[in-house]
Amino acid sequence: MPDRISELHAELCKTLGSAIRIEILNALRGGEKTVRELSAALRVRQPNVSQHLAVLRQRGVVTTRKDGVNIYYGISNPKITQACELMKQVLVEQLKEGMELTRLTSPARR
Amino acid sequence: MPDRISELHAELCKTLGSAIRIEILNALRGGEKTVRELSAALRVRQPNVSQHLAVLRQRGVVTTRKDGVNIYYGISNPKITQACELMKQVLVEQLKEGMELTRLTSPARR
DNA sequence: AGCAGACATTCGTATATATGCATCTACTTA
DNA sequence: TAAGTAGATGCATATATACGAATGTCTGCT
Repeated sequence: MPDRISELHAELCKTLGSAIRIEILNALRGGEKTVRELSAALRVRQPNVSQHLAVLRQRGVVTTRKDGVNIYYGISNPKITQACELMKQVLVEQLKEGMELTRLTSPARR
Repeated sequence: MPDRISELHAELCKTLGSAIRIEILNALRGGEKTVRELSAALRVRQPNVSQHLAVLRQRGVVTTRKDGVNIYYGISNPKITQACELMKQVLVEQLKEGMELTRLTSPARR
């Protein structure tokens, strides 16, 4: 019986639970970018990028700014970047410990 | 065309993308707990808790320690907690800015 | 050995998510 | 106002995830 905060928290995490969206965020660390630029940089079709951006937007992870014909997307809160950075560190540490192997063999018993 | 690191990163995020799992992690901040304790604390059926724990285990988010009949679960890396804390802060800031409303009306144009 | 308690796993079903393709809309500029 | 371009949306399908109910597996005790 999860409470509201946990649900929002989970939604936020779920929002980051896509490799493409992670790469979008990584790309946006260097500053605002348009959909085209992202599409080109990640080599992902434009409608697909658009949809992922829509998800990120809905959760308030990215913001939009119109400039002429283009729409520039940016990261809404630097803490998002920080959180991602921490998680990446966790990953790195796991890899160092050879978790890559353990991942497949760890069901606690049997 | 997402790379391997981004995929692992996304998997880690996806792992946190469940309200129940978030609450499990919150509960584990106070120290190790058994499946029963978690099941009781969250008011979620045991097999369900077990499944979520299995997911967390696979991704190396939690660790297990057997003690007699019980299996104690704990958070494997304090950085996980830190990352969660950051994300919760993002949530709080969003709520303060009235994002709760904007979430429903933000499709950038139309 | 047999039983009971603590976890794990399997299966079926309901629901969500991702993607490609085609299409549509809204600006901007000529 | 017509054209062109950036971006969004709808639809269909494939795939993944969540949960309940039932069942399986250890382990410790008597």
